[in-house]
Amino acid sequence: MSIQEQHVDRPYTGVIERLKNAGLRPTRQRLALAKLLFDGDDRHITAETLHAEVMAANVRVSLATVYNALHQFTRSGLLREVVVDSSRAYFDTNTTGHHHFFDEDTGDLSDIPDGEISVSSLPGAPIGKVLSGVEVVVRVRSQQ
Amino acid sequence: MSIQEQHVDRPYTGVIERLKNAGLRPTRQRLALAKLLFDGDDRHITAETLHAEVMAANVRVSLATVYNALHQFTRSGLLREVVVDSSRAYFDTNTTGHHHFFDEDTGDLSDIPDGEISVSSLPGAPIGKVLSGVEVVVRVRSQQ
DNA sequence: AGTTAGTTTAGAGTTATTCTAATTTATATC
DNA sequence: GATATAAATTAGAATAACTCTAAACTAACT
Ligand SMILES: [Mn+2]
Ligand SMILES: [Mn+2]
Ligand SMILES: [Zn+2]
Ligand SMILES: [Zn+2]
Repeated sequence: MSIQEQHVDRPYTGVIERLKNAGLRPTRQRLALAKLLFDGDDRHITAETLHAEVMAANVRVSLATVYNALHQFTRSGLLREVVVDSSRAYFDTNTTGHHHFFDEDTGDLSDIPDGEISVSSLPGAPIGKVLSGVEVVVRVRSQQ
Repeated sequence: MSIQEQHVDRPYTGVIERLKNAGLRPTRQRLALAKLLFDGDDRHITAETLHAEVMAANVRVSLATVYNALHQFTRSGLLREVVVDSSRAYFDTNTTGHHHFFDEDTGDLSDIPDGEISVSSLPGAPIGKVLSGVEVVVRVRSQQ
């Protein structure tokens, strides 16, 4: 059975397992959200964009639930938050270490291809503190 | 005349010049804010912390004016915005390129000493876009 | 001193997000 | 399969960080 057939026959199995492993009940809402997030290429989303998508897919999910799910998914390591804008939160389905371009005009967040950037000689955390992440954001603007 | 005497005799002269050069009238409010910001070591502030400070210095300045000033100062290159938190804006009096530690527990922002970090092989901006800044944020947490 | 453009401000408005408490649902147990 | 219960969802209110508006004030020029 090919991967495609698997998707057609049991479209939710992968996502159900993923949620159960994270200790989250596979509810109708979480399944729809997880399918949009994890069934395909990695993506960068905000609560509003994900809410719009799930509504467009004809699944009624409240915005509160979208926020709840984003935080739960992040807490269980299925998502990672990327801070690039002081007025809204972005989430990334790629939780491995990588860095970002952020277009300040359009709000587009995109990955910097691996190898095209590297941070060298990381400093140790200040005394009494422990390292929790390193983020490089390359800010760009559309046009000149 | 020593630098200290200059400060005692004409405490605002430096800051007045700075504002005039930026095309901003040296009002009572902007002078008080600029003195707190630029008269001493470089610092990282938010609108709320700066407002609290200026009030503590017994200068009545509205929060709206603090926001206005922060943006005007940023636009004229006296300040730089540092994005580390998706719910509030931080400003830095050090406008030269340098990177930051951000304590996610306390909200403390501090500089990574120059030389302790370096970003190599910067990627070119995607086509149609122009580079506007590179920020490295090393996130830390208090304790374990 | 008079004029005016720039500045400040109170308070209302906005936006992203969180909270609350009532309803609904997934799952374990009978 | 029905029942119990903890977990999840939700509408709507609340919050927090700003931003806007339009009236009052002031710096700076004449
Ligand atoms: Mn994936
Ligand atoms: Mn300084
Ligand atoms: Zn990414
Ligand atoms: Zn700094």
